Amino acid sequence: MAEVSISDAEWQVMNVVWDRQPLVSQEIVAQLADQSEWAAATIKTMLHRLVKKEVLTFEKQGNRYVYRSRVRRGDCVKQASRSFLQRVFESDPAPLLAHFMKNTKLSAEEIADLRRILDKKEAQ
Amino acid sequence: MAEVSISDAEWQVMNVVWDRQPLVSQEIVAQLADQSEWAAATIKTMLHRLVKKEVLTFEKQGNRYVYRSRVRRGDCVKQASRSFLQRVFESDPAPLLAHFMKNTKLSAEEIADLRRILDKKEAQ
DNA sequence: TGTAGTTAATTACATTTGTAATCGAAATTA
DNA sequence: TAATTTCGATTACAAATGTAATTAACTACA
Repeated sequence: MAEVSISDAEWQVMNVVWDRQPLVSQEIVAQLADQSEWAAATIKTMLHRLVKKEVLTFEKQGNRYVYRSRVRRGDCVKQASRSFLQRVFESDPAPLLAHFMKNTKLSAEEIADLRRILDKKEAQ
Repeated sequence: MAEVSISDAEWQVMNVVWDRQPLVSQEIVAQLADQSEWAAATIKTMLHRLVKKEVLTFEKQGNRYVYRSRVRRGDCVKQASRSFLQRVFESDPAPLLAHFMKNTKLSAEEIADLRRILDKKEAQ
């Protein structure tokens, strides 16, 4: 839980890792190929930095590394969300929620789910 | 609308400006005094950079500057929100909404308002 | 076993960011 | 008018970030 700071570009890498870990770097590179224009070397650098930051670990498997996250996605999401709420919405969650409700597409089921969350929330 | 990039620290300054502009730098410094430990010089630097980025303008008033934003808060909020949604929630808004609903405090009225927004959204 | 390819490690380098200190000009005060 | 205070402008500087290239080590094929 030590305050990790994951940069913008690093988030893209981490999302791939969290989605399908464990992964070797070529797989990570492959996954990112369509989302970005990064050279493989660039992605390697980020993997390195993420290891240094103790966000990732690796195991050697022959001459290649198999990467795994050391921090839970949920924890990082929570931290980034708190910081975003503070920065952009001055810690006031209701306008944030209103903003995203108004400015994004939601399916009928998603809306229903969200309503249920609100119900539950209110019940307390 | 030229893609502005406002850093973390700069957002704190901009929030003060948006909340009460026009303001002279001492007022901005004063407002930030309780929220931060920044030296006045630090805040001046940020004002400078924000002017350079064309996020702020100023008018001379004697030997002091009166600052005003050149970009709408709403536009910046929208941009930052989109980028946050992409980065942390991989562009999937429903989990973002669920996350903030579950992890923040909301008053009964706020919950009611949000429900109304959902109703309206569904109606379309 | 020498050589080519692949992988990770190291080095590079400009830009942005956080965080000021200092300098010079203007204004205020003594 | 001289000294002091107050502003903004300029300069500083390390760390983080984006974006690689280069090198060294290892592996696999010839």
